[in-house]
Amino acid sequence: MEAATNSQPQDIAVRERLLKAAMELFARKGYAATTTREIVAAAGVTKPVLYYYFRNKEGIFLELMREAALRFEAIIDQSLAEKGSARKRLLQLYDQAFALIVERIEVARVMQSIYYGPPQGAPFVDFDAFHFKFQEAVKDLVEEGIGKGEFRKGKVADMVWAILGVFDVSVETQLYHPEIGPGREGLARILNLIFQGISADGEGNQ
Amino acid sequence: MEAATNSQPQDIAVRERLLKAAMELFARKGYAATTTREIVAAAGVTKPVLYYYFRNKEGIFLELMREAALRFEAIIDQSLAEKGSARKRLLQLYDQAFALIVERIEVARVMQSIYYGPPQGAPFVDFDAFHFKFQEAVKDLVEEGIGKGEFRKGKVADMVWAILGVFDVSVETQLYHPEIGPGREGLARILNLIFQGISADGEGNQ
DNA sequence: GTCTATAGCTTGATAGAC
DNA sequence: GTCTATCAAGCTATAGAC
Repeated sequence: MEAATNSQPQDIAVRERLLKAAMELFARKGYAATTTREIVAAAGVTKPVLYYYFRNKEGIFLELMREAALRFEAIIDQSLAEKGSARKRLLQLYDQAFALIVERIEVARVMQSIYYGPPQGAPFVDFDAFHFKFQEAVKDLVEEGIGKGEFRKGKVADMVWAILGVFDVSVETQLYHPEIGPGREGLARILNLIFQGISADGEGNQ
Repeated sequence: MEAATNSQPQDIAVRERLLKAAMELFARKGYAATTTREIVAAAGVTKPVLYYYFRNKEGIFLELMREAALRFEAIIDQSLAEKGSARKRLLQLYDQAFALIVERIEVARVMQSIYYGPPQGAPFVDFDAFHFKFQEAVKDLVEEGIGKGEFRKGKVADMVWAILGVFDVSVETQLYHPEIGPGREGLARILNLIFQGISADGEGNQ
């Protein structure tokens, strides 16, 4: 790839190469263990280039988080604005959120790593806010489902936990053991299973 | 605490202090970010003392994992050997496993951190083995429940995922937001919810 | 058994030439 | 925009005195 004498495209390519290299390394080794030396080596540039395009190591990290975070929030907002049964909208929310995670699997790994792992000295990103926003969306949909008579009257919080558990286990398995996990179709099946229960008598009595 | 001239108890106390200090620091900052300097400072000794009682930083880490891992395996084995309905045994397995996690919350945080977080250069511990053992135990209990007619005939794997999700979300919330989580009693309620389903018609049809 | 002191290495970041 | 060369700071681990 020979660069033109003074074109922008080459600059953009370098910036993109840095972002991609950083994402792969952060995903595989974590933020703290990834050195700026490794990032520039993987991108095929030298050290000062990184500091030219980004303020520092934190800057390149924050740049990576931004887009994924915005798309995730858009999916939540959309599912709340949607029409249809609560059940259908829950299925759609889960399907689209899961699809985004699969599409951006490396960014998801980095986020999971920071959220559930050690601080790693990474710059603050309010993952709790996304977490709570997602949880609130599920809660709203469950309450609406109860209101419409789709779901039993019961402890809303418990229903929300059960439904969130499905997402958690599906995402974690997708991230760490995709070969054995339920995947996108399985996620829908399992969510339906939460709706219908697994007891033979349909009541779940002791 | 003045030491006797040549007694063993003082040595043991130093060893225990080092283990406790390491556990707290590993839990709060992660393995990689915890320096041997901090460990010895928190234990009130100097650096070479750590290398005297343990081979190195890895040695003190492995010593911490051992006891908790053994107790976790014992709980699984016990629940499989137990008599009673599959439902009752699943509830017991979850209750005891959750109780162990609450009791050893800091060790649990360290394990979660290593398993879901970055490698951190920590010595290898086969967390996948525990994970799979737990999963297999749940699967066995679900299959037995279906055989006994307690549970619907259906996709066993999906039922297992739904049940595992309850544990995942309960443990994660306990670890990171214990104030809002379901806790030990909530875990039992949510598991029962999985058994009975949340649909109003008890069938969960589209 | 426990200390002080330091060797030897890796890190994030930058100065200054081109 | 990109390079070479280098900095100060922080780390694990150990040598050697007591």
